[in-house]
Amino acid sequence: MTIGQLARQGGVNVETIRYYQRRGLLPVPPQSASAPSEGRVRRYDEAVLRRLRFIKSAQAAGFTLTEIAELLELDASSDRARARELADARIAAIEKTIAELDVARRALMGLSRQCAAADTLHCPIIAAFEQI
Amino acid sequence: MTIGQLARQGGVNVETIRYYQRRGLLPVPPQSASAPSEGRVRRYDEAVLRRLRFIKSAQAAGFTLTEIAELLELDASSDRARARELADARIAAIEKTIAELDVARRALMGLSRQCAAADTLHCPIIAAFEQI
DNA sequence: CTTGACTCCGTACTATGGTACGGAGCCTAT
DNA sequence: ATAGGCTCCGTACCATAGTACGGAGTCAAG
Repeated sequence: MTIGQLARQGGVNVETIRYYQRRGLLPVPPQSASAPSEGRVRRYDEAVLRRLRFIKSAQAAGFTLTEIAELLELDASSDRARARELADARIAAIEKTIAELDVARRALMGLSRQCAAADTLHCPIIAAFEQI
Repeated sequence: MTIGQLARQGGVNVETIRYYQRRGLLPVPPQSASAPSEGRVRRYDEAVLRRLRFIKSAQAAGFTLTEIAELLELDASSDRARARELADARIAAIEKTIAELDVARRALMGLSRQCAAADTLHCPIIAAFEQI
């Protein structure tokens, strides 16, 4: 597939793919193909799409692009210890984030409830976060 | 208290406070005080510290500084509907984020388990995210 | 009354993760 | 064979959230 098709399949911008290529996260396939008619345009296969989707998932998990680059290298290597180290560190970070978000959620729910009550003059927004 | 003391109490950098002042998130108190000896240095009170802590909490809840500026204005006003709107939107976003993080957490736990198993050649990192 | 720490302020720079632009060349359908 | 889209590539620009710097002034303690 072409870069535009890859971008659409992956749900990203063409420019984003180029950016990932510049950062070494995605390969830059050769322009010269076996058939002579496929001259100057780079073609991408399913493996690249999977890689792109992985990047998006890892990003959603909170990894930075720099960390994702390392993960992609590790995927090809056999450094199980390092891979586990990164995974465990991220799991701990995710659990911490979830806990923090849950506290924030509770505060906001209290705020929303206050705002819904017709008898309050206004919502004490700053006060709603006081216990965090 | 001085800006340095405020920064330490709030767990931020002095420069961050100045940045928040430039963005209108924190007040810039007058330099001229009642006593003549307190000439040219700005002094901050507990209310500013609470405001600073609120900013940090709201940030942890995923609000941007622009949204936080609006929240701070709303706190002083009586626009309960708008405040509730912002709170509810953020609650929904937080719940979505938590759900995504939980999926990522599961994927990473699977990866970590694989890496711990002595019988696998290497951890299939990309594959671990395949279902996300 | 000086020394060292702190404050003030403007401006510039940083990192992260992209997005936009523009001229060239290529590709496909009519 | 030509018009319109795409692609290629480098370079520049963007938003967000700060951090750094440097010179001048101020403050408190010895």
